[in-house]
Amino acid sequence: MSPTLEDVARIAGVSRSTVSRVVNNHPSVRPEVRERVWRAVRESGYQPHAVARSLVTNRTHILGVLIPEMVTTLFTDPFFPLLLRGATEACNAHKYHLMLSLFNDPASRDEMYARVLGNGYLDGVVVASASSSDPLIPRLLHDGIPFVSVGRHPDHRVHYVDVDNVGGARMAVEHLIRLGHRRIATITGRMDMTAGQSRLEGYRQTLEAHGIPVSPELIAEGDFSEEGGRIAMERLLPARPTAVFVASDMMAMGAMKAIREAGLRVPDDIAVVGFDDLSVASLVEPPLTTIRQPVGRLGVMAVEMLIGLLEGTITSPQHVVLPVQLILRASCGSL
Amino acid sequence: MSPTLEDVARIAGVSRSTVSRVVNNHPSVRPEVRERVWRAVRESGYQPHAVARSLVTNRTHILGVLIPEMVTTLFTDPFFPLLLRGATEACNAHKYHLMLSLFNDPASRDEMYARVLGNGYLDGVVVASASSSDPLIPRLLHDGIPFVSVGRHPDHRVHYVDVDNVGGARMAVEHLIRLGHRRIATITGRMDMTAGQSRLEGYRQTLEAHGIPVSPELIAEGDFSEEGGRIAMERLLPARPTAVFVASDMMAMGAMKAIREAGLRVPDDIAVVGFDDLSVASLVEPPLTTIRQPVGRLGVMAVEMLIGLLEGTITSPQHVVLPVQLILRASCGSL
DNA sequence: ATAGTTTTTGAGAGCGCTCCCAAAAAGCGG
DNA sequence: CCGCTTTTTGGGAGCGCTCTCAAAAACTAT
Repeated sequence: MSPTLEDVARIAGVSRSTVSRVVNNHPSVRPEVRERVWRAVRESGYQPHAVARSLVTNRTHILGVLIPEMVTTLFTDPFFPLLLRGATEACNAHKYHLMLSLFNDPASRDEMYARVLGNGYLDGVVVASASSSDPLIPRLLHDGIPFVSVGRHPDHRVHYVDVDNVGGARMAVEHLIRLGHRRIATITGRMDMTAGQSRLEGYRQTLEAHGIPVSPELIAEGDFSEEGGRIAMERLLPARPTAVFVASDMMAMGAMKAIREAGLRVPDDIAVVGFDDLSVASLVEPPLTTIRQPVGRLGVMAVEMLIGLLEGTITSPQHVVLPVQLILRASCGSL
Repeated sequence: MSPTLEDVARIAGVSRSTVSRVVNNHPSVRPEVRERVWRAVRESGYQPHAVARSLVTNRTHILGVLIPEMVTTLFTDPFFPLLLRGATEACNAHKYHLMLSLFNDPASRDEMYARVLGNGYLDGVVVASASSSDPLIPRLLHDGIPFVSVGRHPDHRVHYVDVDNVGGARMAVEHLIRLGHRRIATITGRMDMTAGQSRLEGYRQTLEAHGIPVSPELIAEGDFSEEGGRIAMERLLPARPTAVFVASDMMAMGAMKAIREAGLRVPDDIAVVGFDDLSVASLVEPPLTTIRQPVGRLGVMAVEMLIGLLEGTITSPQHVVLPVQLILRASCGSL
């Protein structure tokens, strides 16, 4: 068995309490004793037993990342990987651990919730809930569990980090207008997701700001999938847009396919701008102009905000919106 | 505070021990008492305190997934996401939790190792170590930590799951030979990764099996990146291959770009087969023929093997190799 | 009904740690 | 060198649970 405090104490010739104090950097230990204890710690290879410690401190230093079911299908797109990576790095940096929970089975949600959140393993959670109607957030709020949402949430008590979806859409459409386009269509994301809503909102705002009427025939709802993008584009073609702002790169792939299949060319006949900057965006022909989001930062910020919450350095509700970036490539016709 | 065993005991009018027995399904409790206790549990909303339980049972039901640094850069490719997804699902199914650790900073590896593995939070780990020279596995072996490796490992004591890289490469090259190709080049992966080694091995074996000489001028080493694939292809072009087996889809993207830039056409001048079946494979022009791996299954199997190890149902070293699948698309010229 | 057997129950210890409190040691002024 | 304050140290309790063991209760057979 691995050595305990008591073992170290025996080696150093002091009491359990003193070793505890040394290990936790409490001030009142004579330097000479402190040194002796550290030697004993090294000699015995002592590592504090986190579980025992947690039992008394009521803190595990484990943070949960909850990903509700509907989005796990999107797991192949790099959003969650990058988010996780950022979150993990932030955890490492602050000496926290990260527990990953995918709420994949809707049937067992309640059981999952109880198992993940009720057993005392988690100090707090980061919720990557794409859907604005997800019941998870109200529940966390009700249960008083410290959490940070990745993605804007209407309830002002919710701490969240998000990317500037409205601003990104605005940049994209603004760019198309600058290139002289007036008949600008859009393929929206899922309208039950805040990202979908915001990106449409940005599209609307920009047209209005330029006095261009927002026409329903130039708006088609997609579902963030390639297939959805293709179908939406087919519905838009009769309206003869000269440009289209697609709310995700995946859908943009489908849209470009539909455009090609209709015998039209990108960007000559229809300019295309996407959103996300997936790796595929730079790999296709023509390379896709798109909006890049700082997804890794999002993960870092979420974790740091959560830690701030847990350690009491943050008290009032925090709402952080990170800037996005227009990546110019050939598909918009500006190159 | 949430109710404890003692609270439930008081409500049910029995002792702490009896409640413990009921909650843990120990047999010797009178049915009538058992019922009364369950009622008290429901009434109080009791949830066992996992940390307290762990302290005495010495089991946390938390499994770690360790991803060593060098591969975190590859985190944007869907391998790790899919692996994680499979692993998480298997954990859910067996009522385990999953802790994610990226060993991203080489400098702090030792500190990370101690922090993640030494504190008693983990019952065992799944190691996704792509590199065969990674010091992590010998260390886990030495420390006697239960673990399963994702990816073959030379030490026979290591339990592992892997996809059939050799077989996949063989299927790819076999297919090209069947299409009449004789001058078949290959772009290898990183040769310090077992996947890279095995895929080259499969290439070699197949050529030899068909009596085709393995020529060094038809072999170029890549690094699994798009750029690496492009450079490797440029080096291969002077040897005038009619087909190329590329050890990853990402490199295949680069290779196709190099082929295009040389004024040649895929598949007419050079047939291309990739490996991985990334989503981009089906999105490019021409769509890429490739080898699909059951990555999700890999995650599931790894976790289940680890749980088997922990619960004593598995004792002898297990080596599982999952079959892969040839996905025919246009880039090999067979469509 | 009684003694013996089996089943069910409760009390106690202890997992490894932190934290409080009181005792011991050290420092200090006269 | 003594009484004082201040610092340092050790012992005890307790976090919520499991598990052993012995006592109590419930049966069984006579």
